[in-house]
Amino acid sequence: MSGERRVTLADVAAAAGVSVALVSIVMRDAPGASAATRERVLEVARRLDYQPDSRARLLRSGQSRLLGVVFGVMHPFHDDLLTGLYDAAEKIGYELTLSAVTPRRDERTAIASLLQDRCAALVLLGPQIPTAELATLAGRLPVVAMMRAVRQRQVDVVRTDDGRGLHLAVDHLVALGHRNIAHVDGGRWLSSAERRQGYRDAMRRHGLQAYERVVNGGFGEEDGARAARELLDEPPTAVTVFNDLSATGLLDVLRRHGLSVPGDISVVGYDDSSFSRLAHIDLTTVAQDIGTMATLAVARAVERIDGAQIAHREVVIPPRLVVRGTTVPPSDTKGTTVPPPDTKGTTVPPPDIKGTTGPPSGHTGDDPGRGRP
Amino acid sequence: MSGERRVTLADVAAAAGVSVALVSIVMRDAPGASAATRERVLEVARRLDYQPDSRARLLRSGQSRLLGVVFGVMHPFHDDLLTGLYDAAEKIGYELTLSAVTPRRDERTAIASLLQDRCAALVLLGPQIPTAELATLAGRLPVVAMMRAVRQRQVDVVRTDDGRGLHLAVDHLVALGHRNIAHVDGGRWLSSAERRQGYRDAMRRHGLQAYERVVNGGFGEEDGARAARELLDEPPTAVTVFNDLSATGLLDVLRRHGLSVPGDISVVGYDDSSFSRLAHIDLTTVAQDIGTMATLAVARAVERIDGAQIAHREVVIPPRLVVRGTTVPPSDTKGTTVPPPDTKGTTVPPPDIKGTTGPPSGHTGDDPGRGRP
DNA sequence: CGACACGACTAGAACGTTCTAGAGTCGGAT
DNA sequence: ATCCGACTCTAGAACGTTCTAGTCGTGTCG
Repeated sequence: MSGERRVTLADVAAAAGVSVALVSIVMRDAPGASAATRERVLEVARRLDYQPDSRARLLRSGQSRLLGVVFGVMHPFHDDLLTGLYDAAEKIGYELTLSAVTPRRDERTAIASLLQDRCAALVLLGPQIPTAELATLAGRLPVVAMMRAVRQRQVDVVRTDDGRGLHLAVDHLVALGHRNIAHVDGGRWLSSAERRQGYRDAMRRHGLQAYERVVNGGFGEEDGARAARELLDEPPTAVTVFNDLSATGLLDVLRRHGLSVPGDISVVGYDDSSFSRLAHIDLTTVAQDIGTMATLAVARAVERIDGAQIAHREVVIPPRLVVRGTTVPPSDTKGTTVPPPDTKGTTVPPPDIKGTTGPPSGHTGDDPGRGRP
Repeated sequence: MSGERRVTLADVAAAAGVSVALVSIVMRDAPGASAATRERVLEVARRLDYQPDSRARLLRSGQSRLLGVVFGVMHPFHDDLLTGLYDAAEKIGYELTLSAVTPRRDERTAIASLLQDRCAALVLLGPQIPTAELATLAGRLPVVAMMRAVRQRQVDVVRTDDGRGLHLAVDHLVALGHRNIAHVDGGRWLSSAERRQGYRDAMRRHGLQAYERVVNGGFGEEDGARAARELLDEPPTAVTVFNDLSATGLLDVLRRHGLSVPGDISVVGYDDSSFSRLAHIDLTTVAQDIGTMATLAVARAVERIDGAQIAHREVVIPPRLVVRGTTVPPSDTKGTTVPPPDTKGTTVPPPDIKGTTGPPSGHTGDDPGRGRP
């Protein structure tokens, strides 16, 4: 049935009565063939259903226009990220090869497989491997890490300004009239520290040090549930949570204990996970600008492949707030302050992209003037 | 920095003072080298940090132990499926190349890219392209379609017995004491017809024809919401829904209209989507046996690559019911019938796998667990 | 009329592997 | 002594492409 040998350039050449090289020229759309023969060769190729062999092609031409992408199957928004990466790669004529990290296939394996595919650069989505390993890897080929801050001048980084994300969340709540705002953190998870600090900074900027309250949390739903139980003795009027998953756990416990969300407590999540959009959950949350991140990551990888000398290795993208149904003014001040937007899904557009240049002494300062109307 | 040429077999050979062929032998772990030189070559290779070039390897050796997988970034459980596929492929020494379908990258593109990679077979997750196209594709190389019934003797199919899935759902509800059970269908979505028919059959089997009621639905949350509104005039005591996403929409509308779920209405979804596990949603649902499906798909692809003549092209896997919090006995019969299991996440184990034609190829169904949400 | 440039095409060498066929070497059986 | 088989290793040809360095006409300009 399907046992026939592949049709190659040679077959097409023979059928069209020309040389292999000429067919190659036509297939690549390279200069050096007349319009007439070009047409004829294409016709024959179509008839024989010729399919180029990318492996032979890459083997010969050395430079593979190929980006390796490592993604995790459980990551909240790897879907959208992949979509963006495909878009960006296609736009500049690059291909993508994917390698997944699964519960039983670790990052090292995923990376090794890509290395064997000889891709020109690696894009890692939220890599968990130690910095040192990233560094040696980056010594061999360009490496772009996404959604992870890594203090290592060898690797490029494209990530969200998580500190600022919590500024947005707190600003929003304060604008609604909240003052007693707690934060449920992410435990030892990657960007937990930065988000926690963002919360602290924002609270102080609003002169709300007195209300600062950080509760231990984590990545999962149970972590949020646990944090909620801890908050119940002395509930604040609003909470910012490390991520959406944890936030749903929190939501659930609060409601089961008779507290109304958002009536009694407003909740802000983080990530804009797909489920947070469900009418049933309808969570106000902080979204990462995935499209921009993808575009920048690909651009950066390609620059690096082309041997560009780039000064700033880290690009930090501002997040944006997605206001949904879990945030309203606190009940005791209801009506005395700016009402919440009544259109669901309103987003605060991100300001300009900024890159951190020079010494890796943390990220550039925030511009506190930018609040909500 | 990273501009140095790749280290090849020739480099290793030169450094070790042996021939290229011998190094190849050692790297492939093929017979024909003494233990001493083997050790020495490996040592040198390690020192030079040699990485085999899979492209050259595949180019030469013709048969690529490579399976192409097309998956959609929005599919409810492609994560778990990929996990399973990786497991299964690794177990028999095959590699996987992934190609994603995104909102702006259609299936044809994804498939074309895999064809260029010269994979030995294709595994398509829920393919949407017309049957005819699948057939021509299958003429060129082995094709396994998952989660889609396709009447075409050329392509292999591994899918869930969706009809039976609805039998399970209805049986469960009936066992709880429900009789007035409606179904919200999936509109023109792929397996909608089969699930609808499963519902009908099950109802008749229980002598409940009088209660049969199918409401138009669809794939999305809004579809479920719309269906819920339609049900409100004369609410049944239980509903089976085409999928989980639609079910959440339905849940939401029901509750907003003062109906309690599961108090007033029990709801069963389909897919065991990750969000259905959230405490907040806690949806009773029908789960596909993803681990088994993945294992079987890979096995089938490999058999086909090895040129086996296989009688039955279609393998249909029984689903299992995951009982969670949205199903309890109807309020008027509460206590008069078997109480629901109070342990959450209880699963009804699947019976044996059945093939539609011919004898089933004796297979060990191991369930490699599930990814965490 | 010769030189020269230019366009259309081709031969053959890469690329980094694997595979086939064979060349040494050594010990033991005839 | 000779032959044989087993073992270790090597030379060189594939694989399907791209790329370099041409060749061959043909027209154009001096």
